[in-house]
This record gives sequence, C-alpha cells and structure tokens, in this order.
Amino acid sequence: MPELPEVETLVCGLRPHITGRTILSVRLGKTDFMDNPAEIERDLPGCKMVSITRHGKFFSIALETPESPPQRLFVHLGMTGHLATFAPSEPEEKHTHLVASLDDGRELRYTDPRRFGRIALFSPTEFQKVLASNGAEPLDISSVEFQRVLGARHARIKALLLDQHVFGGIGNIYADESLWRARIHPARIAARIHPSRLEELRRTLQRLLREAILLRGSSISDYRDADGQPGRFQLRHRVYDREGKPCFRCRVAIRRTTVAGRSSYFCPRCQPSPSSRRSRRQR
DNA sequence: CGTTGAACCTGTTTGC
DNA sequence: TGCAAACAGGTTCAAC
Repeated sequence: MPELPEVETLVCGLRPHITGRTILSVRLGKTDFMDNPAEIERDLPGCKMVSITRHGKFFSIALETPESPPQRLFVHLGMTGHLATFAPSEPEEKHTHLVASLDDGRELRYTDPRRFGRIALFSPTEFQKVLASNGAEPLDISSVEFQRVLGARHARIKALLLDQHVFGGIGNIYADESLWRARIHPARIAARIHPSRLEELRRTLQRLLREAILLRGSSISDYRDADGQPGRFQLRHRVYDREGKPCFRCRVAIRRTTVAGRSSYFCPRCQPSPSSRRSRRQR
C-alpha cells in the first residue's frame, strides 16, 4: 500500500539507522522480485550506505566501496514490502527475503508477503533511466506544470493521478481522498475540468500529502514505519473504504465504483459524475 | 492515445 | 464450522 507519505515516513525513519553503515554480509530468501539477485548477493557486502532518498513511491540507497564504482540499491515496496533494522536476536518475520548484517551489529531486513515489491542494484546510468521514467513530484509541483501535464489529457483524472509516469507517489488512497476534497468525480476527463478546479485539486493534494506525512502515513492493515509503529492518517480518511457511509460534507451515502481498474470511492452529490454533468448542461 | 482484464503472490474478510 | 469468492496500499502487458 505504501504511497508517497508512507514511503517518506519509512525513509526518514530508516535514515539515521543506515547512513554511514557498511554492509558486512547478505542473505537472500525468495528472489523472484529482484532484478539481479546474484549481483546483490555478490556486490552488497563491503558497501557503505551513504544516503537514502525517496523518489515518488520508491527509494534508493547510494552505495560506495573503496575500489568499485558507486551503485544504487533501488527499493519499491509494492503492496506489502517493508524495510527495517533489527537486533540479530529478534526473531525473523515470515516472508523475510533479504537480510543484510551491518557493521554496528544490527540487521537490515526486507520483508514482503506478496512480493509485489522490487529490489535491484543499479549503476548510476541505469538508475538515471528509472528515475527519468518516474513522473513529477506532486508535493512541490507548480501550478503551471500541473496544468501542463493534465490539461490536455483525454483520460480519466483518477487514471492520470495513479499513473506513475505523470506523478510519482500517488496511489489509490490519496487519489480518492484528494478528488473528494476537490469535489471532482474520479471518471471526469482531465481536459474537461476547469483550470480553477484543477488548481484546487493541486492545492488540496499537496495539503493532504503534507498532513499525511505529519501523521506518519495511513495504516490500513499491515503498514508500519521503520520503528514498527502504525501511521495515523487513516483516521482522517473521508471517502476511502467508506462505501455506504455518510459523506462527511452532505451525509449522502458514499458509493464505490471501478475506475482505472481500482476500487474508487466518491460522494455522488459532491462529486457529480461526468454523465450527470452532461445532462444537466443540456437542460 | 485510451481502456479493460488478467497476471504476478499471500493473507484476510465476507457470504452462503 | 467450512469453503469459496472477493478483496487488498502496486505494476505490467496484451488485446482492443
């Protein structure tokens, strides 16, 4: 589930525990979600973790060794991925697929029950390619840029919000929550949304993401931060997973539909559907 | 350019 | 209780 706020929370929590640490040895479990497990096993030992950075929904750890060229460990958590440090004495969780022993005596462990995540060791060039295919950072995108990437698109607004080539970091929860707050139906065609409403969407989205980061993300079932704590933003959800419950603004029952292949929650009164807007205009 | 549905995997919840 | 279906924060690919 991890979307931008959850990944940001995890990365900030991880940073003090891993920067400056050197990896002594690596043990792998299932590797079908890794691009190059053999290289990871061979090259990671001896590497010093210099920095950790979030990029949309994924993050990367910059690695250095005295002899070989710098590399980057790419990590995408998928739906159920998690990375944290533990004392070696702590029992290993089920579905632990990577364990790295560190020079401070602790272990960095990656767990992922569904294995929808992705781990890869990239050269700077390869990593640049991955970065380039990722869309704009929604947290600080400008009004002009937001308009440029959405204004001419004839796709549904929710499909575009979820498209990681357009924005990096928005997932199903924050897409629905931002659309409810901006009163836009998820199936509206982006190019037909008035620029002033798109601007409202941008502002509300940025406010939402910042607030979610302050509350350390949304924990639906298994998301936890680097210290094992759940987030609290799920308490602020207004539509996500609220089918049949009253809208926080108008009390009308929240509906669920499928847009872009994903469950989409919306208020039928506050977020009028494209077809009902069309018939209203004809009258 | 777009959309849809299936696939990848495990676990939990819901309904009969 | 038991079992099957539906569903889950994600991405990718083929087919239309």
